[in-house]
Amino acid sequence: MQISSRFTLAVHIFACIDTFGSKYKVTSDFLAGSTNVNPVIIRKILGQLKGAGLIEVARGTGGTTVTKPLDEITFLDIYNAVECVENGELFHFHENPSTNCPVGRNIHHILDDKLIQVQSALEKELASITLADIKRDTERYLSDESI
Amino acid sequence: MQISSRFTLAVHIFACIDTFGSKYKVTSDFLAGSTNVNPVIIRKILGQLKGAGLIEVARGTGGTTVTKPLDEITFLDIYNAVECVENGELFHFHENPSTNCPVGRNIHHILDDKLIQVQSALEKELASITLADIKRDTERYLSDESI
DNA sequence: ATAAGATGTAATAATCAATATTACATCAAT
DNA sequence: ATTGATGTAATATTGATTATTACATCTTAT
Repeated sequence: MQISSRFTLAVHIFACIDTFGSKYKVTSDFLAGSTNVNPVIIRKILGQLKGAGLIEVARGTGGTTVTKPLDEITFLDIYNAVECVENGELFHFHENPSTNCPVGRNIHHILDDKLIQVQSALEKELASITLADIKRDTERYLSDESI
Repeated sequence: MQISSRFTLAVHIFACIDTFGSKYKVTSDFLAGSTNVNPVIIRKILGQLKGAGLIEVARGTGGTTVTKPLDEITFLDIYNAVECVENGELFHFHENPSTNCPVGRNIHHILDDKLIQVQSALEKELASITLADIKRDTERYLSDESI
């Protein structure tokens, strides 16, 4: 199974806030239009990003702002905020290996450290990319458009 | 979403072949017992591993054998064989970003290379672990048991 | 004060992949 | 031919994702 599109949606949302936040009020309806995703889904993601302290959402008046310098928000922060994997575990382990089989009752001992090793490599790479990278490339591609 | 348990199941299957293959015939029913997973699911995974050239399955008589030296079969080979992610893409991208929005029509330009970078880190780590590691640790944990 | 426009969230449905299960055709060795 | 196994189709169940409707609540402007 793939990692939920909540992740790419969240990055898209940040790119919109970067690009339009100074000119327009960035509402869930606006973001729903840009992403082509239902506004309630957008609001759920905004709620998760708010819960992680990455953005603020104005009640009543509406609109979204980022709470930190962009180079201090990593892909890993976003990935964790929107709960891309259950229980923080990238790999789904079969639930009940047999305790009657020597391999079955040891498979977690054998495998768990290696799964964590792989997961850590993923997380390390996610942590190396920040929203400053997104802002830089967004500005580049948008300015290329107007040539 | 998590990566399908087909991956941990496949590694469990190899650990069983390593451990029991010289003494018993390793059938899908035997593997179903050790993993506590339905034999038809096991047969589907065996079919995928066979399709990738990693094992041979004896028709009629039954039983499974590995086709290569264990240090030449990596976790990445297994991961690819059992199709853990759709289309080979780790991240699910929202399907139809708006072409009317400058961010929407550029979000793939902005994001795709970064998603590939993260996916490559995962795959590199998967490629660094082989079934020889599994065999070594399986033997260690099983011999620890009998002390 | 209240109307307007926005968020927060519950409830429900639709879709899709994963996994379980039954059934049976087919194969290979005895 | 019988036995025990694989290969696979068909169907059901479960669970997460995503869409959608509805509405309570909040803030600002009038």
